[in-house]
Amino acid sequence: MRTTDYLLATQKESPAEAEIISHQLMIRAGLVRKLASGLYTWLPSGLRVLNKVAAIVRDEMNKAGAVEVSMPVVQPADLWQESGRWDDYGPELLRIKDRHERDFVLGPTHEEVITSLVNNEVSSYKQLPLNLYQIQTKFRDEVRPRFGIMRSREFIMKDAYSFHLDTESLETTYQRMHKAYCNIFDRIGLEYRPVVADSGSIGGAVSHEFHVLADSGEDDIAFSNASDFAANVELAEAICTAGRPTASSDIELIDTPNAKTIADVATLLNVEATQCVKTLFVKASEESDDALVALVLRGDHQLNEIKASKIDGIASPLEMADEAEVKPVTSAGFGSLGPVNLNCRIIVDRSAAVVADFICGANIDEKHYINANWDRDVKTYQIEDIRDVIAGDPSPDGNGTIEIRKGIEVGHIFQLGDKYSKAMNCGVLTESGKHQVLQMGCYGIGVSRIVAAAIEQNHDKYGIIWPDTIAPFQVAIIPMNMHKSPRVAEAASKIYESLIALGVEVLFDDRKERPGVMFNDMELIGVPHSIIIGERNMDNQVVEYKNRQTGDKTTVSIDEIVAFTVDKIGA
RNA sequence: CGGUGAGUGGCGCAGCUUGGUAGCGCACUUGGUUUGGGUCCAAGGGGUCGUAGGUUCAAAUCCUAUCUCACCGACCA
Repeated sequence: MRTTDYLLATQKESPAEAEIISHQLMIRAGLVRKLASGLYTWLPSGLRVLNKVAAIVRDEMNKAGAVEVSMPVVQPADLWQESGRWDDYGPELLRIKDRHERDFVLGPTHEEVITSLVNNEVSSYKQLPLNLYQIQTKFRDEVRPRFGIMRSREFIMKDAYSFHLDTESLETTYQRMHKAYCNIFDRIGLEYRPVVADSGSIGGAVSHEFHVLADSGEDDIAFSNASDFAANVELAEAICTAGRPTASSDIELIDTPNAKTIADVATLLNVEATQCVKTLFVKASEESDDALVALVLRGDHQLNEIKASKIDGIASPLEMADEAEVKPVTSAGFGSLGPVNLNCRIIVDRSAAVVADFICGANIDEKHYINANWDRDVKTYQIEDIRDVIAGDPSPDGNGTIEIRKGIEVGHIFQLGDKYSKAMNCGVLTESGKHQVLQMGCYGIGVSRIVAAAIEQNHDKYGIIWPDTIAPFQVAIIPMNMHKSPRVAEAASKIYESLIALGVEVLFDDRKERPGVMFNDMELIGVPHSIIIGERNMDNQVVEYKNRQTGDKTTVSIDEIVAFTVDKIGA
């Protein structure tokens, strides 16, 4: 491709709204343009990358025994009513009407369509297991699209759905897909982790997320420094191996004027936050006799809302009580609450339960207790795991300690079980002639999100550094002042034609631009290999090869540069 | 949906307080200059100042309504 025939669309400046580096670089490098909130046009370079990612995904899916189909973006509402998600999915599901006033949705996912399809096409156990996938546009009407292509409303997703007679077969395919996902991210060259995950609203028992590690990620991933344990912080178990020391002092009521937060109290009393406990009040579930439940955590720990909401008697999703609701129970306001003399159900985090002689609110405004102790000063309480794990915690698998890193979720696989097949009565006849509801698995990859995630992980101050496998072009030819030097023009054209003939993807910068402009553009776009051709090297019949990733430069003779470059691409 | 902020040429912004008929940088066009890391000079094209209404002799500027967008939060693959 010659740049004069191409739409390079590079920019010096990025829009003010682009907050994260991948978004800025995708605009500046001419990969995408925003049309409206959460809606993006893919420019030629961006589309090339997107297609390469899709091709790798497709190849690995095929190798893993999945079969490609393509389902409509627009889906009839009755399918969604049948599965129950017409009511459950909420405003993220974009609903539209056709000219006959019939309801449709823009598909955010395709469980309903695929289940309907399989129900119609598969009627015997002999046809199972079956794994169908597609790579296609999804639409989710996100409350707040952000980070460019990372969380957009319209995006490209690979979604696969497998169907099985029993859970053993589901497990086998699940493991096969797990491996295929690892192959995909390995091939693309990303640093990633498969992590144990909460299956959330999609349902099912077993679930793994695949995260690309990047500081701009929206999820916290906990993993062991000594084993392959990795889990989303949402559900990573917080282990407490320590025992509780015996109480050493009598409980004492002290004045703590204007000390509202744990940090205030710790500073005032000159102690560590770990010696304090904090008490939060959440609403009890409707069937519970209580109105509120007190949750007690060590001062330096954070409440894990997902863990808390799973405890019997607590409202799910979790609802924090406001000050007006707390006052009648405690007779004190926020900032002075604690478990001592509290007439309310108390749930204590494992780590808070092993603190002795702790500091807590006294349920009297402006006062705290010091040297409070469990059992002695608080008789009735229940111990649960209700906090987020933090760096340094012991790993739940018993090996090593926890580290926390940010991750971008690029894949998620689920063992769905019969949630959809049961709702939509999707089954086959078994060997004995009985109708049996199928087991399902579903497996998603955010194809467009991978493009952004790859940039988050691979860039420098000059621009993008694409892994070879997904770069928009493999090689850039940068001729210096070609329009003034027939020798340079001839050498550049010759090298270009030779590489093209070998099937190499080359971007030949034939613009009448100064060298600096071309260098900067090619580095911004992130082409992995460059060939620099200048008049000063013509007398020796050599050109320069430059590697974007390492920055290494090598002088190579014109006769050998094509073979040299092809070798570099292969390496 | 709550909080905050912003809408002025393709992008980044100034002008608004104190109304007087729109400007700067980048990008674009033309000519020249320069040519191994975003040269420099000159000339030029492009904007009903988000939209609607109001005040006024006069509105980008003041008032009202409305729309859109971004960031934080909530929510959510």
